[in-house]
Amino acid sequence: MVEWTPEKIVAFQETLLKWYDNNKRNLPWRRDHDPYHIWISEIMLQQTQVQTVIPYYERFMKLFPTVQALANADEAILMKVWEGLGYYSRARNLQKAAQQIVNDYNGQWPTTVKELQELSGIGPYTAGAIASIAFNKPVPAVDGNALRVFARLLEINEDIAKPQTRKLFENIIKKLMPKNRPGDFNQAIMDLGASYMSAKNYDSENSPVKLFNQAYLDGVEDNYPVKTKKKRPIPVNYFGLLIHSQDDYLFERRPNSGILSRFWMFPLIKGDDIQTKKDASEDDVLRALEAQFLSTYQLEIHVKKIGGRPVTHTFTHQKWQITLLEAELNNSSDLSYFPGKWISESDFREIAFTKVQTKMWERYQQQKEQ
DNA sequence: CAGTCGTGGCC
DNA sequence: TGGCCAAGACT
Repeated sequence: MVEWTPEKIVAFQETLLKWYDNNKRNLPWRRDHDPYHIWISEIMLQQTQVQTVIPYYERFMKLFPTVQALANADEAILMKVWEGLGYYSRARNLQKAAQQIVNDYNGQWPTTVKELQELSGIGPYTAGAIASIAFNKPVPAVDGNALRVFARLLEINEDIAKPQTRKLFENIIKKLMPKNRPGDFNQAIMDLGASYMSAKNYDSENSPVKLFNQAYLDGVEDNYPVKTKKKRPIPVNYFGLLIHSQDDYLFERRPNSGILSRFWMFPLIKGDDIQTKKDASEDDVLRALEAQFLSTYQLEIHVKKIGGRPVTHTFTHQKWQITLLEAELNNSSDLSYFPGKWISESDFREIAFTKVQTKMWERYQQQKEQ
């Protein structure tokens, strides 16, 4: 990597901030420096693009305009507002942190990185972002943009996918930051990373800091940042059960931890959990599913297959393939062993659906029409 | 540390 | 289609 002289550091700061002053994006959370506004936007923006976040942010602020409103929010309503944004533990941690601020800090925001990071869902990056943008503290906010931008500017060869690398970048960025405008500096780096220095289709030729971009000057930009590849999603097979009685459908409450935790969804049974002999017929599989449901939940169901190809949905680490099945439940069934309840079709829009749940419902509707 | 945790967009 | 990416944090 390259080292910069004090003069070059000052020149970089002036060039970057001048560009930012004239070209910064007009975003809803940039109307003021209210820590509540900065915080909500930073959490929503984790692993999520700006254009996706904007409408969610506006709706969120109308419903929960203050940290007190968020602390007192109903979880189901909170999840409905967050519906479709993904990484739902972000929303639950958001409320926990709001309660921490109200209860532990009497509604007054802590201002240090150390204190901020003790709040649920606030890690090194978000603590740095809030401290610098809302409280003008001279601390770095090292996100994916900062890692990519400085890896290129300085030809840093460390793997940005490794957690340890963040500390190295923090120390480097501390020396490059202006003490008087840390929040603007951090945000300028993000705007740069979202435009001229994006991951793909970057345009260094026209970048305001192209003369500071060593990788560009050396013609080796394609080599930066150094980043190891992610593993590909593992296939997982499920049977999805649409158990209904007129307009009521049986929903299962997912466990309190793990993927899509606490959501109401059509019952899913892992394909691996259904044991059948090698040359089992389709009917054998359906009977095995019924036996499984009876032994697990004491529920007597009758299952029939729905035509059409399975519903597929890919997460970061899993690729689900769901075979949809329609089922009826014995009228006199006792649900006390089943972690779920009946939900009327007319109430579906009241509760938060995950994407894969929506896919299952839409596919079922399509099949019924045929 | 390495794995986990969603969704939408792009090529 | 599949792989990668997008203002990370938690276990």
